[in-house]
Amino acid sequence: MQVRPNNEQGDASPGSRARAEALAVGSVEALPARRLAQQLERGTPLRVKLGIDPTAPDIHFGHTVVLGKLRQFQDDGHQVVLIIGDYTARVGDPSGRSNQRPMLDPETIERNANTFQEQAFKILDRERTEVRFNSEWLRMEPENLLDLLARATVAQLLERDDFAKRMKAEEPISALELLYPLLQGYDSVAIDADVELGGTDQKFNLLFGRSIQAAYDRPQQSVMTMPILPGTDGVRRMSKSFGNYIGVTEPPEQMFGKVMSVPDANLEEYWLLLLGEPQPEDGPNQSKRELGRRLVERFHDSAAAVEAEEHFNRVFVRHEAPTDVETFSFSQDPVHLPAALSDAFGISRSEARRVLGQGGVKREGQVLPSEQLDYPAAELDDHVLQLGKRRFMRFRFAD
RNA sequence: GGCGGAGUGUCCGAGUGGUUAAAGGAGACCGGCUGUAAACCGGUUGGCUCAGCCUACGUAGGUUCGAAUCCUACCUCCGCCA
Repeated sequence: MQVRPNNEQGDASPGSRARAEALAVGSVEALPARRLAQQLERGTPLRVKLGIDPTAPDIHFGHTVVLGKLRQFQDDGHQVVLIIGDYTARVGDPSGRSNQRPMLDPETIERNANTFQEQAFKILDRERTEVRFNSEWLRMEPENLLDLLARATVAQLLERDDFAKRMKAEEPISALELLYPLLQGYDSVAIDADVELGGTDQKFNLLFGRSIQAAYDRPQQSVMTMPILPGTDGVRRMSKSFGNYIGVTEPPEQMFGKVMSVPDANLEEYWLLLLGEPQPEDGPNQSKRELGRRLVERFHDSAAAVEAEEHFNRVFVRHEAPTDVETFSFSQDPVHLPAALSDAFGISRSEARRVLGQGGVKREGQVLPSEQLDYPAAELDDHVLQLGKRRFMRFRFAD
């Protein structure tokens, strides 16, 4: 592991150092120190790696922090290698929990990988992106896999802080999880990575990749960690499984609305991580609105941004129905309201009754009484029913 | 292979024969206040043909007037020893 095929010592020119510094803006760490400047000294484009397991199809704002940094590398003339972890996803990455995730079938992975790529290109430059699937090299002969396993020690793997904690807490660590860094590290060997990016939570894996590269007598990559974006709850990291994410393909109104629901305390972070600018000094409401507009603009367009804000004002400030309410057709007469609400909004009938009992159902802005459960069709036909604050549906009688 | 421990509602977690649809918390939802922020206040939170009924405490059986609680088998997970 002491092999140093390329000289890690040596000085970089001031120019390279300046460029390395510029590339590191906004990152948490760039390791080892000065390594990136040295790599830049070569004068040839670097191969910058990002690995993603396509367990969910959607890219959310959390991903865009790292993707934005990749884009910066591209704009500087470097080559991005996007690795889709189709192999690792198929095996079923157990990361974190004791309950193993259901294995994903190949079709789902394929589909996720495709939509994921498409969405990634909303940020990345397609021309300077090489997309690779890691099954290409990880689906290897057992002898080769064993050879890979022989190149790392258990002690190295257990160094990981996270594992130590979980051992102590008597939480399970699957063997696969333990080996995961090896597989990820091998990705770096396979694609000759010069730089690997990831969130701060990836620090161990990224650095482990360096060890693996060295074990294969390859030049070692440098690593750069990016801050983790908190979710809309302001507490946990943004993640699909926590339901606190904003997806890059969400419709403008929804995107804007979710941005508005981010706690004030996280605004500064959102500005820096998503726009790369400090939050303006014009009050939380204003700067949050601007953040929302700019993000909608980025992922849709400026007209959509204006409309999204108008929608927000209409529905949540003035408490009016949105302009484009979906239509729900019903054919019963009289209508049993709990049943209709259940069908229209996808909730259970019991829940519909409860909400109704709490004054949470309105017809054209008027609260419907909880006692009345049945209505003549004519009294609902062509009326907008509202469930809670944000769910609307236009009822239409169709026989 | 041996020994020990555990599986409860969306999640965490109490409950060891009887007002238990199951304490408490988190989350979520509704209402109030408001900037769809936070904080705060009140309410709800299995389903249904809803003053009643049905289904629920890993799975399948059994004991009992009555079980999440006792018994048997099985499944899954964790730890210790080898």
